[in-house]
Amino acid sequence: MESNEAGSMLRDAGLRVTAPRLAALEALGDHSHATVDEVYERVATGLPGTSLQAMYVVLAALTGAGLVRRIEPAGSAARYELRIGDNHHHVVCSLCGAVEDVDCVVGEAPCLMPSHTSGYLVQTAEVTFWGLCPACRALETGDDAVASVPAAAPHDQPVRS
Amino acid sequence: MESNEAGSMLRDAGLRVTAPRLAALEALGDHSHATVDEVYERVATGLPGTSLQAMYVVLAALTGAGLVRRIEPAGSAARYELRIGDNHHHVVCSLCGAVEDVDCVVGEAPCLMPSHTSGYLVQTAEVTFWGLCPACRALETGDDAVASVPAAAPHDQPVRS
DNA sequence: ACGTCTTTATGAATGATTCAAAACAACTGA
DNA sequence: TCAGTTGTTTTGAATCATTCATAAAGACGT
Repeated sequence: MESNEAGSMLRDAGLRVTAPRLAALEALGDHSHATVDEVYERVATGLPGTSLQAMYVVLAALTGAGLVRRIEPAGSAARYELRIGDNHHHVVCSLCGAVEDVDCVVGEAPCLMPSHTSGYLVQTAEVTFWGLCPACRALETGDDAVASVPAAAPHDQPVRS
Repeated sequence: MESNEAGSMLRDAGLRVTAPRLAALEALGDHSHATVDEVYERVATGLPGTSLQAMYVVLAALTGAGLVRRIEPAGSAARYELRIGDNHHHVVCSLCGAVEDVDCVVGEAPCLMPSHTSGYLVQTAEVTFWGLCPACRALETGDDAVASVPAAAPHDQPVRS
């Protein structure tokens, strides 16, 4: 028996092993940070008869079971990824919306302990970096037209807070 | 002439001074982290005939001009705040969605310089802390029922990355 | 193989946000 | 002060991502 990893991942998480779920996991393995729609399209090629709504349900189940992480960058649809439990953050391009992993962070990361939390019991921290992806950078410098920012999400917070 | 601060803020930003804009700024001054809908309701009381869509336009203009910051916590509608340019982050309650400011961060914040950025030109960093607000904390401990989490957004990233 | 309970398929509904065109009002110069 | 120009708001409808409801299908334990 080969490539049964995904199957046991599901079983271990208390979920039944179904074709749509296996396909979704595989799709995310190939193409991380995919939107529901992207996962659906990939799954649908090898598994006709699948519906977009099914993918919503599947991904919600996988997320709930902790097999998949859901990120939701401002101004874009939700995206899913397989890498979980390894403390990484994201860079997203403010022009095209591309997302990459960032293997954060140096040492103890004192700045991720907020100074005072207004009585909140802080459980998790989420860091998103915004900037220009290599492709969009090239465009900006190539045609040095002042490239009006095509609206992704407003950011006014300088790096290194 | 008094209380013309907002007026000159607008003018200085190259925007015309209009009643809806002044009202929106005032509403945000009273109640930060408000959704478009909340701003609209507050504005509508003193300025009947205002429409929700107008608030969308107004807030977009203010955001574009840098007078207002838009935040978009996963799982909730966009929220707006007046505090800008002062490098602060947010704690949001994963149960009720309440948002508070966090006057981050200690010193140089080395962790907000990602180790390698895959060629991205990083411009801004955004930090969101997730946890339980005082009220929801009380509920959790009060009735020690295992309080099923009412779904706000999935988080699996431990604090101090 | 059987029955039960989870999961998927299908279709419709909701909520937040945006678009388009026409009415309106703020600033400019006369 | 007045009219023109142009930026804003109004109104109504459309779009997108996501969720809900019901019934059919499938996975797993016996």
